[in-house]
Amino acid sequence: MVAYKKTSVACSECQIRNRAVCSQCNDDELSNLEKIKFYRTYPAGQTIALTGSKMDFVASVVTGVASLSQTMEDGRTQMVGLMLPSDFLGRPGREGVMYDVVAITDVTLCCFLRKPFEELMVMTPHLTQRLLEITLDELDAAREWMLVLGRKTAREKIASLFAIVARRYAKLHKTPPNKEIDFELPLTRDAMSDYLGLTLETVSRQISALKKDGIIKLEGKRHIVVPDMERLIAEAGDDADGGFLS
Amino acid sequence: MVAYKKTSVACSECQIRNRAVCSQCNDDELSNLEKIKFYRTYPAGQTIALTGSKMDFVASVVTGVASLSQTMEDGRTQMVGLMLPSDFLGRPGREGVMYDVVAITDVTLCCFLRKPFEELMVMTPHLTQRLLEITLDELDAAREWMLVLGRKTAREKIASLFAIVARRYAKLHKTPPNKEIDFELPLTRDAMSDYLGLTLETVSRQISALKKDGIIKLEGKRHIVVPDMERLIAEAGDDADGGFLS
DNA sequence: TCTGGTCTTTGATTCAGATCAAACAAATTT
DNA sequence: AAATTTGTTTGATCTGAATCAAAGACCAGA
Repeated sequence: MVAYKKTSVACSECQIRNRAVCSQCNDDELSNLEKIKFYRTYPAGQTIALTGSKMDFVASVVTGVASLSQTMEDGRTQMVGLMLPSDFLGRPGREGVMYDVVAITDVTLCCFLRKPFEELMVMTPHLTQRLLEITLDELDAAREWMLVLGRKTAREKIASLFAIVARRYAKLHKTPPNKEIDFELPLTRDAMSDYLGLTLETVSRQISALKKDGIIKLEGKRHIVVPDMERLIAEAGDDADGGFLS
Repeated sequence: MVAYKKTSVACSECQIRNRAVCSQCNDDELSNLEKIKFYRTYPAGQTIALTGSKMDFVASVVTGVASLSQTMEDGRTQMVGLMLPSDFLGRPGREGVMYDVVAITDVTLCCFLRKPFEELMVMTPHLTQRLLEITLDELDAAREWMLVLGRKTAREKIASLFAIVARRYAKLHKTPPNKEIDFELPLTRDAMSDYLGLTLETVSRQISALKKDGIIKLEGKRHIVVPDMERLIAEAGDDADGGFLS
């Protein structure tokens, strides 16, 4: 597997310092983590790990976007997680990988060998506590997505995806509410169809339809402008603000 | 809300002692938990908590089946979790309920007031560690279900549901592999449709079809016999044993 | 500037599952 | 025992998204 090592950034200067698995650690705990951490980068499109293989490390996403997906024998695939900066990859206490992990964009990971990390977890409740919070958040996100996959129409699915990405961008850039929001889609039409449980043709058609109806504007293929977030959220079938302001 | 208190069973005799959130606790830790626990029972059909309300306790399911579900404004609903004995309800650190929690069958919960439980968690790493494991397992289950909802056909969805329930029964009763497996479905056709993202008519039709094809036999409406588990799993579109033996 | 590759859009047709509608079965109430 | 309620099955029809098919758009490299 091709992966590049990269000199690590000091934890104290890390972009994801206050959101990642290490965010509740004090200086002592952090320096223990720092001893065992190492960076790896993967180019867009690169496979990070395959279902059934063993992964000898766990990691935080520092930059970029990775996907978790499941594949059936006949090739049908479903993306089950979109991993963004500060999200945690891998499961302490299990070496077998359950999903295909793929770099969607160029990705930088802050990695820890699994064994030393597990030992550190036992001694460091702050780590376990934070990982529990992160996992509970991911579970909520997975369940929210079950509603999307199980009950929403194609148009609502697309609107839901855009709403989620827009929400994350707004949080990152601290955009004031009620203002026009714009963002760069990190996914191809094909990756979106994988995420949404649709075909890429349907994705393309529904995006065109949302554009025609003025819910979104397109600048190029990937840059989305949302003039009115409320309307987008209404199209997604979510109530009022769907946690948008939270 | 109608709920009945019930005298608690001693932890040492509890059926879910070695699977629930308390399973890694030693005797001292257990006696601290025992001080703050209380039982509640809910009759089948009873709502345990509604989305947006506050729940002042967290709990382990001791007996029975409960569901977590999300509802859209127009009434479409999707079940996002089936809570079976030893599963954990509620989220430490958050009082607002995110899903409707409903007793599918009669349910007995082992409850802990949230505040005291959270304080105990800080002092008891075993509790946090076990809760992390439980949550990671639930996340895996949720992601597996995303594949079902997003990519499987109606027939495969039904077969997947039966395979999961059969697997749990087999684990509980320690049925030898390769033997005929039979179990009682805890769900109505309507609840199944909620879980599978289908209509109840489609559920009924696909069950009839599986019966006609000899994949399952029906004894009454709810009792399912699976003559050949391998075939059922193949119908579910899962590979080989899909974790059945794990 | 052409050329091959990747990604995207659009059109025509098909089909799985939803919807609409009715009847049936079993359990509970009167 | 009749009536009501709750859950289930089956049939006829409709429709949203999949599938099949082709053509644009946008590149990076020769």
